[in-house]
Amino acid sequence: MSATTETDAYIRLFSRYLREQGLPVTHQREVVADVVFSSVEHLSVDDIEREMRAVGERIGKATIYRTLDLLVKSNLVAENDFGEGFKRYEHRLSREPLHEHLICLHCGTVAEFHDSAVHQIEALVTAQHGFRPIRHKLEIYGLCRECQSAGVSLPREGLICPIDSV
Amino acid sequence: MSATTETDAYIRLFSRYLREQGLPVTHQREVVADVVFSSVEHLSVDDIEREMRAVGERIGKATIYRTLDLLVKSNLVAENDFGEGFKRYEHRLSREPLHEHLICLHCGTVAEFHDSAVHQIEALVTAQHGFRPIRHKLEIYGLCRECQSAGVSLPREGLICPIDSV
DNA sequence: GTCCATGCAAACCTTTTGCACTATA
DNA sequence: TATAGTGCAAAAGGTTTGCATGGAC
Repeated sequence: MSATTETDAYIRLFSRYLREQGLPVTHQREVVADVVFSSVEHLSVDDIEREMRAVGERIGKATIYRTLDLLVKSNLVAENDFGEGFKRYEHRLSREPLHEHLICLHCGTVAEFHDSAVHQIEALVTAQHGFRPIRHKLEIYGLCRECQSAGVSLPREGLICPIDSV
Repeated sequence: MSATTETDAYIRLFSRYLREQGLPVTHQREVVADVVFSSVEHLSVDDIEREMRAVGERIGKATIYRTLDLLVKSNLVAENDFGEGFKRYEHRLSREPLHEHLICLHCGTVAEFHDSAVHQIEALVTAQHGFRPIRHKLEIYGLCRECQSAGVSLPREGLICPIDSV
């Protein structure tokens, strides 16, 4: 952790945010921020805890959750829910600020992409509905290249086209 | 409930699915299906339970969950997670089979839309990544027309553009 | 010295599961 | 009658909270 000057700059940004809010900059908060800013993955709380222990830090889960709340509020970190039953966190620095996700249903790998057409759709649709957009989320679930090569296939179940067979 | 012949047809479709799977068609399953197929809303389990009690049916939560699993497996019902901490269910009959959601962050109202450009994006992006798409989800969060008229505004917090201020 | 954060454990909330009993086919 | 479903309550799993202690400023 904290290998790069980049990561250090991000941690300083978080510290600045905390001071602006009149909140103490604690060791625990710096450690959580360090782990999150040092990774390009979409980390679960367990991932974060594991990484901390690997570097000899032992911080309570409650503190991790509370710090993640602050990181999300600061806009430095984004919270994701890929339907796994828990949340994942990714920092928003040094990556496309607005991006969408490709999620492999077999191995769980998450890839990112950006397509400006998404914003065009958002602008068009929300204008039609008189809706004021704040954020959006486009997730494509399927099989990544590697899982396809490995011969993985997901079973199909249920009625194929129910609406046609009434 | 069960007011329309349409709803009855949907329930029959579910019964057919159950028989095909060699599963019993029970009263409880018919009641849950009736509630879900009779509504155009995105129902939570609590919504479903409340609706049942309103018509004098008292069915255990476990049975509701188990029946919803079957409805989802049959492809007759879709499961949604709008980040509220619980799931919502919508039937897929007599509505656009593939649609996206507009979710109001203030009142929770969910509207639907369809835009074929989403599929074009999906096709393009997945081809680029060698990814085999199975399903996708596009959700736009913001303020609906009514909440805007009512003067609702959501506070902005955090750093505005962190990446520029390192 | 004043606040606020931390850590632990308990609480929370939705969803799942085990088990004795009941209903479907 | 065999097999599977139901209901209840307990368990599970991620996340939040209360409270006594400790640390930041």
